[in-house]
Amino acid sequence: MYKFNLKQLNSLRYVGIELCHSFHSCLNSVSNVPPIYELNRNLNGLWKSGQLDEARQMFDKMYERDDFTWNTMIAAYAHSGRLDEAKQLFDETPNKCSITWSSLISGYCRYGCETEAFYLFWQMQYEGQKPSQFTLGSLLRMCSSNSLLSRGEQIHAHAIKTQFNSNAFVNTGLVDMYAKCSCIVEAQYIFEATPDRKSHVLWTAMITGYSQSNDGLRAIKCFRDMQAEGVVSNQYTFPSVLTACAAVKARRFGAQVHGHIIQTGFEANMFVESALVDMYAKCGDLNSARRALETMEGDNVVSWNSMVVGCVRQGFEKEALLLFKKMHARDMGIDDFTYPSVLNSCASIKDMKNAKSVHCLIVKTGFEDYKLVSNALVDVYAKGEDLCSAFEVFNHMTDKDVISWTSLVTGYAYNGSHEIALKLFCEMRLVGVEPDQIVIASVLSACAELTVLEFGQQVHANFMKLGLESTLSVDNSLVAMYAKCGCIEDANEVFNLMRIRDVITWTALIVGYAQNGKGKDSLALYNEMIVSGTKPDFITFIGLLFACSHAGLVEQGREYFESMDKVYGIKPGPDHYACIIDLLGRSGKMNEAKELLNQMDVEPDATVWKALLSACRVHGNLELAERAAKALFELEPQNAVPYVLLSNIYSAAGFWDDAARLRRLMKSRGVCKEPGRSWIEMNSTVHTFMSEDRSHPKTEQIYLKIDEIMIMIKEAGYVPDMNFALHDVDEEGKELGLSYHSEKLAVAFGLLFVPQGAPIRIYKNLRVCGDCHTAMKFISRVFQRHIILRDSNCFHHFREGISKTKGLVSFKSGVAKRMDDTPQLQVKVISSSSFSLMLEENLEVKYWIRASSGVVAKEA
DNA sequence: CTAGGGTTAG
Repeated sequence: MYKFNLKQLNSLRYVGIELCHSFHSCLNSVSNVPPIYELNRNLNGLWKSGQLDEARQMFDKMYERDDFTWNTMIAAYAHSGRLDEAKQLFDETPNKCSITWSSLISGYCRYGCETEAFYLFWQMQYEGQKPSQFTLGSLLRMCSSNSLLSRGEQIHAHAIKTQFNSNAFVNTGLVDMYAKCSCIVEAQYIFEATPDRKSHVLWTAMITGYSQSNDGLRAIKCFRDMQAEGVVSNQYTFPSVLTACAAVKARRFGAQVHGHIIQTGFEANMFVESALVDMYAKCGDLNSARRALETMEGDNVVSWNSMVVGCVRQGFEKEALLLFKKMHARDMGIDDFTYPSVLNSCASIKDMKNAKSVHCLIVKTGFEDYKLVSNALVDVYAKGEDLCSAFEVFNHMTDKDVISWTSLVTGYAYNGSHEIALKLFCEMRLVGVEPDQIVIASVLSACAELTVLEFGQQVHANFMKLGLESTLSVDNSLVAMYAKCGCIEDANEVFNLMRIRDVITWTALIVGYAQNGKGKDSLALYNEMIVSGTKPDFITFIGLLFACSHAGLVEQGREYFESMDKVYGIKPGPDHYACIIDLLGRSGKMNEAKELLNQMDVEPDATVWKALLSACRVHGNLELAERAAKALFELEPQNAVPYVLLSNIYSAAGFWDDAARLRRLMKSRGVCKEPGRSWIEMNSTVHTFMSEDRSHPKTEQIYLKIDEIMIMIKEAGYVPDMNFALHDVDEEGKELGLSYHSEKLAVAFGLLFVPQGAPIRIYKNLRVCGDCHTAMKFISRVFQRHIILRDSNCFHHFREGISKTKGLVSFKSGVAKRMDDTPQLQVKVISSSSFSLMLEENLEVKYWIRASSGVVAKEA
């Protein structure tokens, strides 16, 4: 009698041919025992419904086993992660076919056992079995999820050799592997080289690849090509393309996709639902997001998480908290994504009370060791100015990643501890954590704030070496850093290379030009910005008005000031008033300045009064000067400047008694003038000088150089201005005292030790003295040097005997913060101390110096 | 009996 083999039997079943009873009896010697294919099916059903051990019992009881039986049992163990048992069974298998090998290999791949999987892959071929598309697919999946690029390339090579390289299934694996290993170009190449592109899985892998490599537009385009080629989407495709829509804020296209989802009936899928909520939320359409959330059947944590994030991003922190409370009440399995989002909303409104409650809940539910959660805790404590708690959470983390460090670094920077932020960055590098764009942007902002050019340059170099693609935030921070460090050309270069610019980019450079004495360039850039379609903001106008006041452009300044509210709806703040009052004061329009002061609809702050007082010094308006000084005595009781200025105004007007009275008042109130200090950074060491300072190891050489300088610049026409000398010494003493001002000692040091051709960069904690300013002009000409002097107000560039900067008003020495998450462009000009970190080429801290004291404080 | 693609984060 004819006997069917198993394969034939199965194909008969699959084409629907019912086997008659007589066939059964021929196939099985005992007539009431079910045929083996049925037993195999039962075996398969058992483990797939989770009854693995029952499956094994059945396997053991079977008196007859065929290849199917063995393979099914191996696959069952392999799939469930019981790899040892799978291997044991595999070894016992009498007849190993390709499927036997693939089943075991797929198990090792699924659980990331790279060595075992690849060993079996090799052994299989050694024993004469050819890997199939299944084998290659499994291996590629492992390479993809574990980012094993070179292993993946090996498989790719194997696929080419064995002519699998136009196999749609293998190519899907390759596209996914290359995409996940961030080789999007290779992924695209494989995709395009695939002849048969009817598989929706292949398309989905490509769309996801684009979407996850931050190329939302390409992902969307790919999705459209897929539609055009008539390939239908499914529950895997939609989330992917929706993520891309969210990333590029393509709400309209996203809504069209939504329509398509409803048409094809995939809206009930959890992943699709979540992606929809997320897409609407990220596009700022919270109403649609809410509607999508409400129409869902059952609770889906991911969708709720997306909704919480959406609310936070749109500035509805309170609603985010309410949503969280609802989630908690509904007991919907709050996870490690929920906590970061809700902590985020606490962070942005500094709601520390709720933050602490959430922290308690985290501890209670055992989520404190989740990295995302701890990172968010560090962030919320740092933003809430509780740096101790931030540091404590950070210290307890076992696995700190770049985000953990970033949270702490930005936290310290946010609270004004820029030096600590930089130090932490160095520590991060020391423990071997690679920076990313976000921490780089943050650190560069801190460099800008401290005007530590060398450090900033090293961070820039470090960033270039990392080979990361730049981002808008990084570029913006670079522009701001170079501009604030007086390297306006470098700032300009970064600016020119940028393909996308926003208001922060333009403003950084506008402010940069203004601070570096290029008022006209500042205004020209502003016009360019308007032409480019970018709207100015609060800070743009500070830069612009600062530029006008420095360039003496009264009319333009007035116009810009007027346009703020009228055209752009930006209400002027104290900083704007300070600039405009300075502008008016400088051109002698004291009455107008006074009028403006009285019209102000915000409370004048110290900056405004300082601008006014400075103007009074030039134009001698006693009444206004007294009013301004009095206000300053209250606002900044420890600041000596208003005392000195007012006293000088009295002297100039001949009111000697009043001048003396003020000096006495200052003394009796214990207000001291901050001593002038100048410093120069050279080879990562800071050389600090006080007036008539003799503590520097090279003192003798420096003083000899000063004598030489004085002789040479006097020959060139320099006349010492005794008004800037001390009063109680004779003429000769006065002149000598002038010669030994801290900035002159610094410039002498610079002339001696800074190589010819390199600019001499001097920093001063106070405003540069008038006589030194004149002397610098002569020195730059006589010694053919470019001197850049940064004082408490701005940068002075001396070249060929000309100073490019004349400044009177200082930016408010507070910090202007933007309300969004971009790096802050801060208008604070200086801190009175500077410092330097000694770095090796690979950015390791060697030692840490505080310039203000000149002491090496820490060795690492 | 073996295989591939998806959502939420600083």
